[in-house]
Amino acid sequence: MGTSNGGDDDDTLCPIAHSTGLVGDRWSILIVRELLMGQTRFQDLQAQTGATSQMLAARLKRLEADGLVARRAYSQRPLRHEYRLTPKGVHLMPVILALRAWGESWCKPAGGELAIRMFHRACGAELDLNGRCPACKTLVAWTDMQGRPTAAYQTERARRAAEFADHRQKSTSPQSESRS
Amino acid sequence: MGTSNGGDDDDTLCPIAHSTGLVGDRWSILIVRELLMGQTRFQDLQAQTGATSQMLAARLKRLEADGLVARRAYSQRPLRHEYRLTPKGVHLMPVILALRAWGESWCKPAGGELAIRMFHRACGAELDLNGRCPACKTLVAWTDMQGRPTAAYQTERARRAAEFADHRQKSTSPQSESRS
DNA sequence: GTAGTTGGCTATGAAAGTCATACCCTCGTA
DNA sequence: TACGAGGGTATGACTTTCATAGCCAACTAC
Repeated sequence: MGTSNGGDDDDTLCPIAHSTGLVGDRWSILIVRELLMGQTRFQDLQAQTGATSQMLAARLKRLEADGLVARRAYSQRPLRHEYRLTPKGVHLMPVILALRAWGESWCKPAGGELAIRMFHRACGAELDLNGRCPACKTLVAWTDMQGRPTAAYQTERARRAAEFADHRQKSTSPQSESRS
Repeated sequence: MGTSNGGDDDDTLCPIAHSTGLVGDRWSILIVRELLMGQTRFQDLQAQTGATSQMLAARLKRLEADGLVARRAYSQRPLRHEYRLTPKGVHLMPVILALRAWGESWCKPAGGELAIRMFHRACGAELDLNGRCPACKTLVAWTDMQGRPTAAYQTERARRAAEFADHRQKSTSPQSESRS
């Protein structure tokens, strides 16, 4: 109970060792990203992260055990669950924003397009990657920001969802639409 | 060759997928933490992160290939190297700071002591976990902060270094100083 | 001048994690 | 009655990581 991973990070004062014990892997981070973007369903998480269903199930289980994610039934009769971040999970936003800024600044193919544009809730101006508002001349706290995906990124996500649906369909009906 | 990991993250606009492709694992993050704290030597990195020598060697190799770390000989005749962050690596500071803030806020055993205290370079006041200066009433950029480890954390690190040295000694000289 | 020591790794098998693929169960509905 | 959607689990191959051991090239102490 409580933390459920192997790392015995309780014998250190270092907060980073503690953090990475809970979200120190690629899949957890991508899942948190999706949840922060508002996805709540297993399928959508799977489609957008690219994780296998096992990985996703295992990580969600761990994130739930660690108190970052809450699972709730959104339908009783066909029993279906949705996944949402708890406050503890939501407060990972600054980590995600920092990874975003770094990724946009140092990992993109050069002059590439942003995936998400961030705006200052107070004045509506678009923020730079450091979270600075050019209008107000201040650093903006993450709670005062609002993000909006660019058209290109929305397209990419829609494509991913469609491909995933396709893929699923193919595996359930082995023999069919391979017609020229 | 630039990026050397398996993840084919080049087909997405998402900067977080790119970032986690390079630093999306526990060991890389802990290594970057140590390098940011000023450690440069293999042994020290190993002692403070707790990684095995293979893991450390492999990760340093990958971090170097990805341009986050530069390896330089600090001695020619006994050929010895030191590891330092490149600008690309140094700019992961905000990620580390965000993980720190989250870890201190949500993962510590309750009312625990900080590992590092952060100060505003401009006025010397101690910052809160969100990077806000109580004196200046502003958010402070990471470039304007200075960290200082607390006594307890320094002690912990010294202990870890000593234990690691011990451990090494024992494995090279199997029979000796087991004296009370 | 040789026996240990120090720093920085490699080698080896066992253990754990991850993957692709397949399958399952419960409903709703056509 | 039979899809098909949603949310998973089961299986066996493949890959990564681990603990432990060893290696090599300077030095340094005797």
